[in-house]
Amino acid sequence: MSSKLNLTRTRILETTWKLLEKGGGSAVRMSDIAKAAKISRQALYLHFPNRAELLVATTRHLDEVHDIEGQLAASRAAATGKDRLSEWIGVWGNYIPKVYGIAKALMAMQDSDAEAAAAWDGRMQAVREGCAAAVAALKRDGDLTGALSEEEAVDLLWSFLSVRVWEQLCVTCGWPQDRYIAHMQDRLARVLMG
Amino acid sequence: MSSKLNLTRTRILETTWKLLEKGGGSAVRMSDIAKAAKISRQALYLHFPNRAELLVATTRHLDEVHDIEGQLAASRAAATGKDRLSEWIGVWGNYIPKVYGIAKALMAMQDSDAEAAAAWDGRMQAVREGCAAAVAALKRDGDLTGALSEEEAVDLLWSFLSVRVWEQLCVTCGWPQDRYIAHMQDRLARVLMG
DNA sequence: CGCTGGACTTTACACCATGTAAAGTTGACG
DNA sequence: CGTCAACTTTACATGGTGTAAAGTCCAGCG
Repeated sequence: MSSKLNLTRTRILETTWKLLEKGGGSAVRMSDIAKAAKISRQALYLHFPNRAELLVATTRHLDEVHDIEGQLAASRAAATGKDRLSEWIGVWGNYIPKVYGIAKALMAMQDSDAEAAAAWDGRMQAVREGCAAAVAALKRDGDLTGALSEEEAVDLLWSFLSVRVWEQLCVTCGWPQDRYIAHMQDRLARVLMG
Repeated sequence: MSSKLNLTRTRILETTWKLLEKGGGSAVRMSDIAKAAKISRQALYLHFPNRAELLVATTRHLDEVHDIEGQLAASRAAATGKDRLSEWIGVWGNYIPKVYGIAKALMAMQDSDAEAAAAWDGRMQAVREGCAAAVAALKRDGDLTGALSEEEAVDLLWSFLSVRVWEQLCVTCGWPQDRYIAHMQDRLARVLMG
């Protein structure tokens, strides 16, 4: 039936991902993707109505491939709030480099394309929920600092764990990934506790 | 002589600033600026070779208007390293909302325009130097945490004080400016000390 | 065998913002 | 009166996105 269709579709998604991963981000055009996927540029529009939806579909495809849900479930099993925070930083922090290419392209479209903005916003809300869960666990243990309300703590954690901060530390400053994770786990605990 | 020329030039710069401040950022086109400045679109190109240079010139104009150098000099007078960090966060943190419009437009061009990227990078290096000075003062007092090298501390402070983090907290999360400053002063001290 | 429908190609074009080019207008100043 | 600078007007090239439509190729089916 549509097996051939789905084959082409997944080939497009994989190609888009690979291209965005090395290609930097917004420099990747529809024609580049088409060429790399070995179809005509117009055929792309048979599968995806526009660039924004192609990028969004690629992120969803990545989520499936990396089983992000499963990893999140594991982090929820941590005993203490502090452990849970650490686990969460590990899971999300290590996922960032994998989505960075698409994230960059999607973020670059945010000002011009409302649809792309909404899509990226939705994904970031999911990350925020992860932050909220970690903060709630900290609070339950009585470990949340008195200097911040629970919501402020979530805002702060969410902002410090953003793709942009990762980008600045790991791309601009050249930090290796494991240093990023280790320092974030260590320093963000200090931001939220005591 | 060129007084009329400079009059038009500053009118363009002021207009660009105002437009970017309310207009969000990259949605502001050359024709919008021309119309608001009451000259033809082509006349813009008589004063600035391209969009990137117009934006960069606008940031420089803002620096002059706000006497950023003078404010920085004041922050250097702080006695302790901790005070200096606090002053620095105050000066830069309160400057961010004023440059946010231009910053956003300039950051949006980073992927496509190498010149814009270099210009923005240069300005961010200046901010980094402010961070480095604060960290050095902390270290001199023996207050810098042992968990971070001096360079890592600068990287971290610089990243956490980035425009993007401000944007997420004050625009996306809706924090008032004074809350941003207060929490940053308080929490970043904890990140870098002890 | 011939028809139909789906996947894809090819060609062509509208749109939109940036930037280039060049001829024409206006006003001040010597 | 002439000329120079600032500015306008008109026109056009470029590059990427997205639309439109005609044509090719092939599998499955009556």
